[in-house]
Amino acid sequence: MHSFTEENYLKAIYKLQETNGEVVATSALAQVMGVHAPSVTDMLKRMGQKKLVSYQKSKGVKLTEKGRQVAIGIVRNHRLWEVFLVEKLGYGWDEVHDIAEQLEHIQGEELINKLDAYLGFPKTDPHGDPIPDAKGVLPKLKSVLLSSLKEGEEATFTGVSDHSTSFLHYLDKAGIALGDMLKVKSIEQYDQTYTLALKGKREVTVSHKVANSILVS
Amino acid sequence: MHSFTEENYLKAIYKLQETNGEVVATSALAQVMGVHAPSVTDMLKRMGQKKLVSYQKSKGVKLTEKGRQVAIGIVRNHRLWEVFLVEKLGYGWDEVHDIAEQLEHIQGEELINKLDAYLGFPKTDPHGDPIPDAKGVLPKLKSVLLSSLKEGEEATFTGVSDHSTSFLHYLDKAGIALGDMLKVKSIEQYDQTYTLALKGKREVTVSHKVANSILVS
DNA sequence: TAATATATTTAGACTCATCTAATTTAAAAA
DNA sequence: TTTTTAAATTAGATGAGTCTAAATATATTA
Repeated sequence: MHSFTEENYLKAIYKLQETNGEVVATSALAQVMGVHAPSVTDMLKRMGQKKLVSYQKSKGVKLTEKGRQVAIGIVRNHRLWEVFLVEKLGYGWDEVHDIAEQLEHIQGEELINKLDAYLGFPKTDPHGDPIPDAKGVLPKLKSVLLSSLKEGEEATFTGVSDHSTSFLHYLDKAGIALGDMLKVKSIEQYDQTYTLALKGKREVTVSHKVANSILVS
Repeated sequence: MHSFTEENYLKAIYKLQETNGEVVATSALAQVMGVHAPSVTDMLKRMGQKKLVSYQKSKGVKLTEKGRQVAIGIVRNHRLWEVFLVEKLGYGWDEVHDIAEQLEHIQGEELINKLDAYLGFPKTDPHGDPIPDAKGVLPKLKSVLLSSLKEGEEATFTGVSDHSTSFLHYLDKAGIALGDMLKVKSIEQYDQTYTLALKGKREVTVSHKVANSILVS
């Protein structure tokens, strides 16, 4: 139906729209796609003709409704396959991204719905990101950054805002896992370092950078 | 590593070598790949330079050892994913080919080995075709055609030589499933029609064409 | 507002995998 | 062995997705 390249552009535009606002710049897209700007211009022209995006010369690009549907489908595929890799094949949450980048392009509505059922209709992927349902509806999770909590407050670790392997590794090493209850014991005024109490009374001290990459609710 | 197209050519050459002998003709390849002959000539030149095939102008092609390894890897992927689709997702054996054609190109040795382990290291796919192991060794199954059996002989249904959806459908409808014990009750001399006794004393009569597409051992 | 810096697009070229039309090579038949 | 037929290759073109270098818009700052 659509080429892998088109799908990857759609996904990238979708994500940039989520984080950086409605209109996406050529250069931003070039950066995340790992290509040079003129390639993006060319691609956007082609995708504009196919009504996947609405593109105005030198004004940036937005997804059309059609493009948005495709993008959400890719996100759904990606996240469900990640669940499969972790839950069924025993991969770590830090190892599944690249494989899911391939699997997300496998076509077939029935396939992904069967996979969804097989996995028990999970609501989130191994990083806590929400999985769109078969109709493309994305469950809104109302999580906040750990760094927004005050001393004494308590919450459940539900997701990460930094998906890098190195950060996920760090969390593994620090023994902080998705679903853990975290209580803010103290916040160091000088450098915004957070001391957390985890299950079993274990205490961990994390930097502000880390507190800024942890989502809780 | 290799493009999907290259992988599909390698698989096609591999299968043609299995059935039609060592050297594969441009036209045969064009036919199974669904492209025109000049496209094949071009592709074989490129693949020859990459040492995936040994190609001699107007003399046909053979796989190199390197090409053969890649081809067997694809076959391994294809068949393991078929097992997954049938055993885990509940697909029918007649529905999985096209999806597996996509999944077979997913890269990652670790992935396919983990999938293999998850499935319990199956020896055959849902059609009874042998699955190469992690080292690329294909278990030799010594099966024969049902049509080679004589009256009174008995054997287990272990595979099909016709993989078409329509044939698989026919077998489903006739209630003949992989693993069934089949006994040749009688063979009609006039038109080589086979009357078979299945488990539970059920009798089924099948044409010579069907007897020629069923493998037993 | 004018000058400068940055972002974007045009122009022209490359690779991969394909096509059609024309030509050449190999095989089969006379 | 010559002729005819079939198979394979060359030649030239196309579309997708990319590139570099040059030109043009847009934004920023003086």
